[in-house]
Amino acid sequence: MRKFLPVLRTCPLFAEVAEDDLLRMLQCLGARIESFDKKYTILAEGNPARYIGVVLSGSVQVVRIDYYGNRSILTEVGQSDVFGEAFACAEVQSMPVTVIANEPCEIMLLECSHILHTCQSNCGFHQKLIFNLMKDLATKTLLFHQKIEITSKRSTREKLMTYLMFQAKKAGSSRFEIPFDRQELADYLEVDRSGLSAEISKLRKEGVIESEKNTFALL
Amino acid sequence: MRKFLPVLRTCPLFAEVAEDDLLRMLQCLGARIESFDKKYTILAEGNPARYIGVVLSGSVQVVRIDYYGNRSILTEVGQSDVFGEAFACAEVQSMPVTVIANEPCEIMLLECSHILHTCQSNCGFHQKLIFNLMKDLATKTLLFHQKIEITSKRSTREKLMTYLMFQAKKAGSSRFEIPFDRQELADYLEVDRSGLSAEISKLRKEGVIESEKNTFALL
DNA sequence: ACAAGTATGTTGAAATTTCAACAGATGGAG
DNA sequence: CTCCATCTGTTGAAATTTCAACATACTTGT
Repeated sequence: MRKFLPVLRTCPLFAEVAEDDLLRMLQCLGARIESFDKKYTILAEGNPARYIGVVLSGSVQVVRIDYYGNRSILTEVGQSDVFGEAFACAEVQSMPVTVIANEPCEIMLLECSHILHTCQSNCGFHQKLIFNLMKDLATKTLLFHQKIEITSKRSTREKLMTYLMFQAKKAGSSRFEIPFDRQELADYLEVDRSGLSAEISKLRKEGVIESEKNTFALL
Repeated sequence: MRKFLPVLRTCPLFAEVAEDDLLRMLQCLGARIESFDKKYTILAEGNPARYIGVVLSGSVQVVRIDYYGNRSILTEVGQSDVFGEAFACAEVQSMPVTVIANEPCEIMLLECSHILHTCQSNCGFHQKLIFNLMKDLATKTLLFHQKIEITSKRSTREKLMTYLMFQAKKAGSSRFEIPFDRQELADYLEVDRSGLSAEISKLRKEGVIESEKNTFALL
């Protein structure tokens, strides 16, 4: 656990928690750390939503797969970020999504009930954690607004361009990398992969963007 | 203010706040109540995100209008529910959406900074409000997941059916009313209105649904 | 270096959506 | 009751997306 302190201190969930308190707190929260190989399912749709996951290393994807096997990618969650918190905090009976390791990763799982319901020893950190959770959920809501703004566009081209503009803004540069391969990008934008590839080629020919693999540039 | 106590007590934001404390608390939060006519803009895109709105009567819509004038409806917010909280809590500089009165309504506006940052008098209710906000944001996140599940479907028919199934589940009955007219439903599902009308007709002819105005039934 | 598996780009056909235009239905105001 | 504005449903044409199939490029493990 101790070796992850540098990551944990950058985790917004633990913002303003004194380092001394952190380890004790995690103990109290029933924290446990697990490693997952790429593509491994960390939290499965349908299971009870008890855990908040903290990405210590690597990254995970929150996805939903429908009857027909179509995958929809909701978010990509990277190091020191958190997943599953909305379902655990809302205390839903079953997870509506699946969380999958996007690469080999180390994950810390917290029992959310231990955060929500003050323990007997009445640890002082609950209030701070709840505040941090609130902040985190507000931020996540913004990300969903973003995703909806992107996918509400009616054409593949507009979805792609809107996505790329958000990424450029986030990177603070007109040249940037995206965290998705083509199929994943299609599953995030909710469009057909081959159509997406065609659109990227077209935009490139028109001189609107440059791209090579996962690196894009807006011109 | 006092006349709204019955509504305020059912508002999840004030759950477990003693009625005696409520009025004092609202005072401390700089609460003010305003009335709006139908279609009036309550919070405008681009403005600073300082306020949490509480719907005391009537209902409002959270919408985004893009360059081309295409409207996208994000959510409909009814009595005793809250809006704007995600932006205010995340302390974004400017609102990414617009909130519009869906019908004549009475709205209570709270200064979010007064909730987030404990006041000098160190009122005891901050912790409770923050907990309630956290719960609310978690629930709102679920609603966004739902909206994304709906709009991620590739055809108008599937979007509509997925939406109707959620509504049926919510109503606890296969017959239910929806809060949208045709154009609004199209703007929520992110599809073309005329195509939506055509699809509804088709589903009716096929005997999959019954519908008249805003009342639908799944068969 | 090779083979096998995966990812990407390309294409054309089929299905679907969007768009524009209009007609009938509905609802309010006077 | 009538008029006017709005809403809803219908249609056909144009644009777009999806789908399936395939060729090429890239990766990975051996």
